[in-house]
Amino acid sequence: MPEGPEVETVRRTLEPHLTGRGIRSVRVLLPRIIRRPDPEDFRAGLAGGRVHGVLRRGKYLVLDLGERGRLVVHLMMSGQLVWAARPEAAAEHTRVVLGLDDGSELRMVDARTLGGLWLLGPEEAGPRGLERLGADPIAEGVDAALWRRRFAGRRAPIKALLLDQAVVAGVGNIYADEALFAARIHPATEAGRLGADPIERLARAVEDVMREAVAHRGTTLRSYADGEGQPGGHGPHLMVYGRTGQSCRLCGESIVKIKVAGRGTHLCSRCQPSPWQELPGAGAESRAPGAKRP
DNA sequence: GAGGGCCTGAAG
DNA sequence: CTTCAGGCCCTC
Repeated sequence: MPEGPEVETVRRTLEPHLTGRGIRSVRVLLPRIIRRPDPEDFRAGLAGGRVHGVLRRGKYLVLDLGERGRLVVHLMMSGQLVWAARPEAAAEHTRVVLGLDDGSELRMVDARTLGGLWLLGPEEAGPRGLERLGADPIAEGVDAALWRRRFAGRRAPIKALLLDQAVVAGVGNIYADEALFAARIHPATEAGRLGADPIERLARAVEDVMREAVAHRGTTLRSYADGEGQPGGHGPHLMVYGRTGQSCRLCGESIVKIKVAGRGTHLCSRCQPSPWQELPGAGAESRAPGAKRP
């Protein structure tokens, strides 16, 4: 579910409630969602700790526990982290509950159970994905010159690279499609064939799309809610994602959905023409992706 | 680089 | 019933 803008919204809504709070109790209702250490050590190591700050790295949330280390949470497709002033009747799909020293509680809720939690010591490395994150467009922006060097020679579709968290941190399926639309680039374009100009447009588009989504507190399609249980307001601003069959807001063409890099992919075929169809003197057949070079 | 697996729920 | 879903990881 949540991409960078949604996780950032969760971070912002949790920060005032959690900062400075002591963790009084830890209940683990689904042990296999605890990735490290084993659930009993997790519980014992977390209880009695204190939250010094709430950080985000890409799509990971990080509770800084001071000398006790940090609690890392990944929400994956369907996870939520929700704070409540008073313990509430166990919401469905609640997996972990932290009781805080002001009587409030923090619940990790996850219908599909794909999410994960790691309790790390102060010097302990986190999961691989966390240690290999690329630049964060929300926090730092994107370096187009770096992208140009990284994309050179790559035959992967540009969308696959946008979804690679080691290339850009926090971009997911929604904002990859939205950024490619804003940059007028077909998602299946081989990354190595993009010129300096389109790459610059794409870098700016990723920053703009992600920051605008944060300003609207994220996109709620199904289950996403922020740290106070509120849905995001960016949905009505989406240009292509989830708009299959509707007309392009810029040119009126019907939005189509295809599969790229194994993911459902939305685009406007007029605003984002296929690069191989535009090649002069080459039929679409002979230059289609996967076709052998003449 | 593509494809499948992980899980569950919702939609077609 | 089948297919699909805001993600990531592992295998061919």
